[in-house]
Amino acid sequence: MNKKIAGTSKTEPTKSELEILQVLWQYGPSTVRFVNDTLNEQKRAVQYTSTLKLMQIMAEKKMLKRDETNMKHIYIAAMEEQKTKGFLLDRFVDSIFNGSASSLMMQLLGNKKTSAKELQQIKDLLNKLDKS
Amino acid sequence: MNKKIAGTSKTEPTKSELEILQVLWQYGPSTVRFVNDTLNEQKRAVQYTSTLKLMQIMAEKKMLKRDETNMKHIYIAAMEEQKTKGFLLDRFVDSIFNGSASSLMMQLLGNKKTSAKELQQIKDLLNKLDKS
DNA sequence: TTAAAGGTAGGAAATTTTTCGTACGAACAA
DNA sequence: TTGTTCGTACGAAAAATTTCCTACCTTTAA
Repeated sequence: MNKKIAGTSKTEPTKSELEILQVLWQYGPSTVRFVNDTLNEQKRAVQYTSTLKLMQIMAEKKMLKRDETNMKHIYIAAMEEQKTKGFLLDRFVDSIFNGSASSLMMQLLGNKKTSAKELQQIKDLLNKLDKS
Repeated sequence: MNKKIAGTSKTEPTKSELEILQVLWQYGPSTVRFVNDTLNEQKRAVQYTSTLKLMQIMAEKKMLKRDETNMKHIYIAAMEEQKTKGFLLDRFVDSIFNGSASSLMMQLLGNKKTSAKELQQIKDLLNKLDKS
């Protein structure tokens, strides 16, 4: 299954694909070389041709756009950061927390790794929301 | 990689493994038959032996415990729901939102699928937290 | 006592995802 | 001009995950 039907692609990035998207979202249109270097710095050892191949596949799937006018192709994320993250978050909440955002919050609040500063930011956020 | 070293298992359930864990968390110790039926009702078509096999693998990995005293083996989730969900949430926040819980919140709040009721619950939650 | 139903075990196959070797062309420096 | 470097393309292998076939045992109903 999951053959792509024109315009219906579910755009579910795999773990590795997501890593690449993150780089492109963070730094904007980039060459394979740049993405690969960044991954190796920030994430893990990976061969240039592996990154290249994956990005080619992603371009085929229309997850990335590619500017081929120069020899060094430039890749651009075709999936919007906000929409994609929203989609992933949705699926995450659905599959782990039965669709309940407040359950997620509970978990987040009971989590040591969520710093006091983060919590304050969240409260501020909600307060701002109240006013509007 | 990812050979399990005693006591160091990263306990990263795969997608299918997570589905099974959810059933066991929700309904408690169960037979394969029950888990499989539940998956077929709630999730998707899947063959009995597929579920069986996966649960056997999970038992090997120590994700599940198994009571073999009767012919119908009873499987028990060996991973605590809260801890596991917390771990998964951590990884999710790290990989998608650069570790920022408030970014996640922003996304959540801007999300149509998060109902007003959910938002209210979240606010209540934070208020309660303020008082303590 | 026998056939049917329902259970586990194990291996293999199918799928999906990830990695990388090899070939080959273009650019560039010597 | 020539060789080294840097790029893409392609195919296949490797790894990880998921699915299911087959064998065989136990229980149950007839």
